[in-house]
This record gives sequence, structure tokens and C-alpha cells, in this order.
Amino acid sequence: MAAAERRRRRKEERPGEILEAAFEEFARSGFAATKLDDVAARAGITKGTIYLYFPSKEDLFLATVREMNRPSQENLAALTAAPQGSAMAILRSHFAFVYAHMVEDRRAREILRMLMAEVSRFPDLADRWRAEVIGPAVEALRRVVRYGIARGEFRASAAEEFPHLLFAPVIMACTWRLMFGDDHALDGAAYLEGHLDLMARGLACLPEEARSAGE
Amino acid sequence: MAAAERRRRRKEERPGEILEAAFEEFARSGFAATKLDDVAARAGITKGTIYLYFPSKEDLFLATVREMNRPSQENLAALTAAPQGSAMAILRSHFAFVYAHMVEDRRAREILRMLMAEVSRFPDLADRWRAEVIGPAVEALRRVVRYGIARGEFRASAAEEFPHLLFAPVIMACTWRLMFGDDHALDGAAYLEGHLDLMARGLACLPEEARSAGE
DNA sequence: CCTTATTGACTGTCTGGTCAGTTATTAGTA
DNA sequence: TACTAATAACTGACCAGACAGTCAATAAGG
Repeated sequence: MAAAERRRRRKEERPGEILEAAFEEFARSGFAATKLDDVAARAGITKGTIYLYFPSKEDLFLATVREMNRPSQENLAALTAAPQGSAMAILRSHFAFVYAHMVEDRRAREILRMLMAEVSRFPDLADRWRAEVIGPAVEALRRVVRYGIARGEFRASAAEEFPHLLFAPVIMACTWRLMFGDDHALDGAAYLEGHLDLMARGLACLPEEARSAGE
Repeated sequence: MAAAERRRRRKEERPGEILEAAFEEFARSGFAATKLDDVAARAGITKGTIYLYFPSKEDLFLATVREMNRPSQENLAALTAAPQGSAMAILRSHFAFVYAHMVEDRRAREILRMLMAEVSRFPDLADRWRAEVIGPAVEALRRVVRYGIARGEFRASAAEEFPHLLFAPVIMACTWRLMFGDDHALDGAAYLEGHLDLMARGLACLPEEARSAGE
């Protein structure tokens, strides 16, 4: 019975194991240069077994990206909650979270790389990612900025139309690390603090404005 | 003689034509998925001819990236000139230039894509790019920030340690456009203005600081 | 008729995808 | 318990097509 259990469990765990191995190989070599024999070897099986669970290399790639995206989609929910307290405090905790889960986490960075590298081969991947992950994230940021303006805490600025500007240092840190490796990573607490500091100053009302607005 | 001239010119122009065609194909499909037959067809020749000028596919790729990088290296010179006038004015004209030559110019964006996608296959490419293009650019930015601080125009901020923070919106715009296509591009004058506005506020001394500093 | 740039047919290799066969396990039977 | 059949998971040898790289033949110029 224990053996039966183990055997049944294999079937349930195989797809996940294959996706895990595929992610590593795709991230390292890109779609075209990744060999399914290598994916199989990394998963401790043979190529034939992959085809028991995925109909083709393309499907395996799509499944890999979707699987790796799942966490960010779930995390997004927290962001859409009704804001309360200081807008800047919300932004602070938001970006602390984003740095931990996007800059520090290698997997998230590698997804960025894979998407960027393969958009021309898989055009709908980027569209989907924008619609399901990035678009809502931008909207959530925009709501925080508007909330801050309504509260008299922030001035009206381009950050309302382009929340991307606030998010940009995250992308910068991701890109930097993707290109130059962990050894030359420029992030860490100091970078995050610098980002928050510049953002706070950039968004804030000038003292006299704040006074006249009644904060 | 006119025909001889034409024939001799072919030999001089071939490498450039091949590099041009190779750039388009590599940018579209990445290194592994690019077929030399396609490169040749785009250049109006056959595959054999490519091998008269480049010893292998890898060398062709390296030559392509180097060729495409040349303009940015040359442009960099302007940045290292001794600064004068308002630091913010320098930053304004600098970023106007960078947007025109990095965000609007498709070729520069595609280089970013290619480097990011192929770093694992060509590790020294990224190192070289950092040493010759990015590193000096960061240094130049840092000098402008220091100049602004020395002038009493800017406060001391993380932008001195991480000029990347100032540059980040450019990378964001590049990445956005690379991933989602020209149709969804978020740049244009409004984005640049927003970037400059947030940056100006983020860097500037507060009015009372400025007053006491004596500007 | 020599030189030189170019061709295009050819080769060897590599890899996505297939499938007949092997192994491990369970169920049934006596 | 011993033997057999059925089944599910997996294997690994194989194929077909694609593609980097080669080179003898060709054509164009002088």
C-alpha cells in the first residue's frame, strides 16, 4: 500500500517536477536552445515521459510560464484592498514587498527575461501577462497615488497618469541583476531606501502647499 | 572602371549589409532560432557568402552586437564634458537625448533584448557592455548629481550612490515597449515630462534648505 | 584566361517527436 | 501462498527534418 501510494504520488508530482526542470533550462538557455533531453535529465526521467504530460515543447514552455506566474497573481489581491492610513506608508510597504518578491526572487526575474526574449515567438504570452498581472498592478498603484492626492498628502503629478514612473526602479534593479549577475546586483536595503526617499520627495506637496491644503 | 568600382564596393559593403540583416533576424528570433539562410536571404545573398566574411554564427552575432553598440559609445563623449549652468538643465537635455536615442530608436531597444536574452550564452558580452557603455554612463550621471549638490541646487540623496534611480524610467519605457509592442508604448513627451518633474522634485532642496544654502 | 566574389548542392550532426517494449504494481484465481 | 493477467508509468532506440558549415563549380570583370 505504501508502494502503491508512492507510485500514485509520482503521477501527481511528475508534471510539477517537469515544470520545475523546464523552468531552469528555459531560463538558462531560452526556448530554442533548450533541449528536452536536458529537461528530462534534470527531472530524473527520459524525454518520452515528458510527452506523457505535455503535448509539445511549446505547450511545455507556456505551461512553465503560467505556473511561475501564479504567485504574483495571488499576491496582487493584497494590493487591491481599500487603502487606509498614510499613502506613503502604503507605498513603503508595497515596495518592500515587491522588492522581496520580484528583485530578490530569482524566479520572478527569470520570467521577465523569458517573456522579453520570447515575445515574438509567443505573442499572446505578453498580452496575457499585461492583462492579468501588470495592468492590474499599475491600476492598484494609481489608486494609491489618487488616494494620496485626495488626502492632501501628494501633489498632482505625472505619477497619476504614469504609475510606471514609481515602479521603474524595480524594473531597473531586475534588469541590472539579470544582465550583470548577482555579483553586481545594485539592490539591497540602501537601494530600496533611496527609491522610497526620492519617490516621497517627488510626490509630496511642498510644505506651503501642504499647509494650505490642510493636512 | 565603373563596374570595377561597383565590384570593389560590394566587397566593402558586404559586411555591413550582412550585419544589418543579421541584426534584424537576431532581434526577431534570438540567437538559437535565427537561421543563417534567412540572414543571407535578407541580405540578398546566399549562406556561403556569409562565411566569406564571418567565421561562424557566433562571431556574426558578436560582431552584430558590437556594431549596433557603436553609436551609444560615441554619444557618451558628450556626456562627460565639464558641466556648467543649472544641474537640472543638464539632466533635462541629457534625458531628452537619451529618450530620443534609446526609447524611440528601435535598434537600441532590441540590443537590450538581445543582451538580456543571450547573456548566459555570451557571458563576456554583458561584462563588456557594462564596462564600456553602462558603467561610464552611470558615472557621468553621478557627476552631474554631485555637481548639483556642490552647487546647492540638489540635496544629498541616494541618487549620488545610485544614479540608476534617475535612469530607471528610461529602462522602464524600453522594457515596456519591448514587451508590449509599439502600440502600447507609454512614452512620448508626457512620460518624459513626468519623469523630469518627479526627478526635479525628488532631487531639489526644500525651499528653506535652498534659502539657507544660499542659492 | 586569370582572378575573385559568389553560389548552391552536399554533409554531418543535432533534436523534437514517436512508439514498441520493459518494469513495477495490483487484482483475480485457485 | 503461488501463479497469471491486466494495467499504468516509464523507457530508449529510432526517425525525419532542419540547419551550421564546406567546397568544387560558376560567373563576372579585366
